[in-house]
Amino acid sequence: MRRMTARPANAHQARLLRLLRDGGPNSRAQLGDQVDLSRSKLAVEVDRLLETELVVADGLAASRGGRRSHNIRLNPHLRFLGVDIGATSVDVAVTNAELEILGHINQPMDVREGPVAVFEQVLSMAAKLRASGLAEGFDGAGIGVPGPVRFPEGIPVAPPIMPGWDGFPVREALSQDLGCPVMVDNDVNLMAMGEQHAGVARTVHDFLVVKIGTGIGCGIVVGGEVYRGTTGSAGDIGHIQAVPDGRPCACGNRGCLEAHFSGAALARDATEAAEQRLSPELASRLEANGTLGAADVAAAAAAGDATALELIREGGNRTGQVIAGLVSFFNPGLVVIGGGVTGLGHTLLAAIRTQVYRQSLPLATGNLPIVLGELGPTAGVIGAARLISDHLFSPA
Amino acid sequence: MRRMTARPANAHQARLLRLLRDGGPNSRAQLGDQVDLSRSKLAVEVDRLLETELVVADGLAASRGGRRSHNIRLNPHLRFLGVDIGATSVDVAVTNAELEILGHINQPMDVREGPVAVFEQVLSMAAKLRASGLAEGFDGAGIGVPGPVRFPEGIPVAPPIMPGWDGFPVREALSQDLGCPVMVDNDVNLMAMGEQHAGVARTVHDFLVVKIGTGIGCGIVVGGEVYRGTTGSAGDIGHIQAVPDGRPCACGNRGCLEAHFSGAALARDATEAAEQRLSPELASRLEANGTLGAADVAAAAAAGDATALELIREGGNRTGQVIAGLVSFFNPGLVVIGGGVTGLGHTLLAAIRTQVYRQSLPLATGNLPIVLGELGPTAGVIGAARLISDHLFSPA
DNA sequence: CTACTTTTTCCACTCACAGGACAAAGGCGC
DNA sequence: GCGCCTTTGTCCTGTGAGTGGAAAAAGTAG
Repeated sequence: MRRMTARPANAHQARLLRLLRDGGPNSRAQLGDQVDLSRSKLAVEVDRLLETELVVADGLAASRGGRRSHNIRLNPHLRFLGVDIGATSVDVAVTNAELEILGHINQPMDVREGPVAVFEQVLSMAAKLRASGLAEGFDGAGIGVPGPVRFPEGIPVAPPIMPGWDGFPVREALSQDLGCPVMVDNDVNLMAMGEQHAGVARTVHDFLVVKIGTGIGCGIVVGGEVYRGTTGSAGDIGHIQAVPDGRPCACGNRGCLEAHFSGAALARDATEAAEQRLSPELASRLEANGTLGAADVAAAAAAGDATALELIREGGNRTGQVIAGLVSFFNPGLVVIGGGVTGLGHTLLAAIRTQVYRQSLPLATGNLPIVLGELGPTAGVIGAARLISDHLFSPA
Repeated sequence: MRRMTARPANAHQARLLRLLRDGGPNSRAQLGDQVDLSRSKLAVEVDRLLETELVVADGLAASRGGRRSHNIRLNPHLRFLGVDIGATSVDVAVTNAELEILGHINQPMDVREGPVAVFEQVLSMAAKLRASGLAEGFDGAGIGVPGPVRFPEGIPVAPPIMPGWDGFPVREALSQDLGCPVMVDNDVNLMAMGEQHAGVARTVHDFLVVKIGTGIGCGIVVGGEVYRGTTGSAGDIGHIQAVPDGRPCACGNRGCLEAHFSGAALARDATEAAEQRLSPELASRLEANGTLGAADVAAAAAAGDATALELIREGGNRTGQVIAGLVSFFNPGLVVIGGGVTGLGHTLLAAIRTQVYRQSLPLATGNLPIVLGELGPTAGVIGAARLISDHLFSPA
């Protein structure tokens, strides 16, 4: 179970590895078309990569009319682990070097139990995936946590919803436990990287990803790179004031967006509406399950329940108002909406769009798509795999 | 009056030119300490730069104990023109290659008269500076305009306060008239570059510059580079909603920040207060001048006028609220306040700070200075010179 | 089988660059 | 003033990256 520890020796090799990751198997000639290197130089670098076993030869490429060429591909035995820790559940997935998901487990969990308990669970999930024959070991792992991270060290800093994680050396600890390189980032940033790699944001360089889950966060991509801010807390839009003198928020202020719309706020509002008998649909669901969540509201709305629709619409308006401000400020080329509440679907999206298109200036909104994420719950783990592969596929 | 048309031939030369621009004259040895090149290579590149006359030898350097060395400096005959077009006035300045201002003229002007009239005035101002012996000609010019710009082409796009400029080929036209390379950018971006080059933001990589003049705009610097957004309208924060259902704004919406606080809004509020006899101080000033501006409010506030102070405080609160949102989102390392209202000074700053520190989370505000710009009205022209020098001091 | 492509390998040549040797020019202690 | 040390500037050669042409290898189309 020895793993590949080799790293690209120079920028050319790193470039080639990324091309193979993003474009799949390629012949030497096809690679040559993309990298602006002489054939000889390219051949040398490919040979060196073959020596390190980071890439392997893999059959014949499709003929383009002349001599048939051999394909080069990333070593099919390479395995990355993607971990996406949410507030109430955790996703663990195994990918190959092309970041295709080979296996994916989701389990409920509570971050507030602290890093030790959570990582115990994560490690057992990883072991389960390994046991099922998907991987003999991992060449790298990306971890997403629901809070700000000091990125270079991979350490959460002052995370509001996960006390007990503050200062815990996630990167180092997991690197020990897994025996492979580890990178840690905010879950929203990973979602952005996921949508950038395999989702709706493949061709855009500057975009925002708004994740509405238990809380609300925003991933910022500038020039194709995730922007994390000075202290790693960029994108923390949940506590932007959406309603002057609005509801009290856990952060101590009033009217925070997150207090008015988020998975948690929505669940509370729905329960309240059900208890007050404003919505028969929600009331019956509350009775059936004992608790209500975003999914229940989505179902009620789909059934035409007026109260549920109104909740979604109002939340969408609030969110849209905040996003409108961000659009004016940031002038992105795309806004992606994702997270647990994606199930609310078009009603939510329509409300957000209405606000943004109404409030921001035409120059910024003129050609601005606002869309739902394409990858759903896999965005995070794909982003995590992408994170560690970016790290490993860069010059040592 | 032949000008230097040479450009650095490679990245090393560009690097050296920028070092000399930012650090002033240096000996070969001192340059060597900063660039990580072998002495031989460095000597070759310096010699080539000397050949092109972009740099010149300039006397002996201070002794560091051994053989005394000759200083190298940027050609002292190089001249850049910095032009900062505001809504109601225009600044034109001449700098040397080290971006030191050699001469500076400010004149009132109205952008709404259109590009042809404005540039006529700008050209005559430039001619005046040249006639005074400060320059024989210009090696490059940077132009700032108060609206969004399609940066690569140097063309204003859909600028709200300067109709008639939409699509006018500023860069090309001025390049013809001046006979030198020209770059065009938003005035706020130039202010940010100015403060970055010679002001408070010298050591920060990610920061915001909020310019409160006739309107309100924001310069965004990410990783030391100005961020302009997908369509060049990034930083357009004047039309973010600050007051739900607030005052009507020229843009068609209600409650825009700019409608509630800006040079124009402040002048209107002050005039109103004076006419309603709420403030004797402002009333007497109105009577004396026939009109009121930010400077009058500043003076009244300095004299202890309660109404003026209240206007400033309320404007600062509104601005601070919007900035608080931007700080949560962007997590900058510094916020600079500048523009015409800087004269309102500490009262304004205190109001803004209060709001930001109250509303944004500690992780983002913990070590976040919010300060006034250091350069005042010269920030724009220095930024303009910096813009064109960055362009010229990059590999051809 | 022939003519033409495309792919791959081989090889000679260029060029950027590093770094050592050495010369030039100064400071400093004696 | 004199030797010794330090710093600066110049020269020169070796090395390794990279280019591009030629030719070989392995196909396809007619």
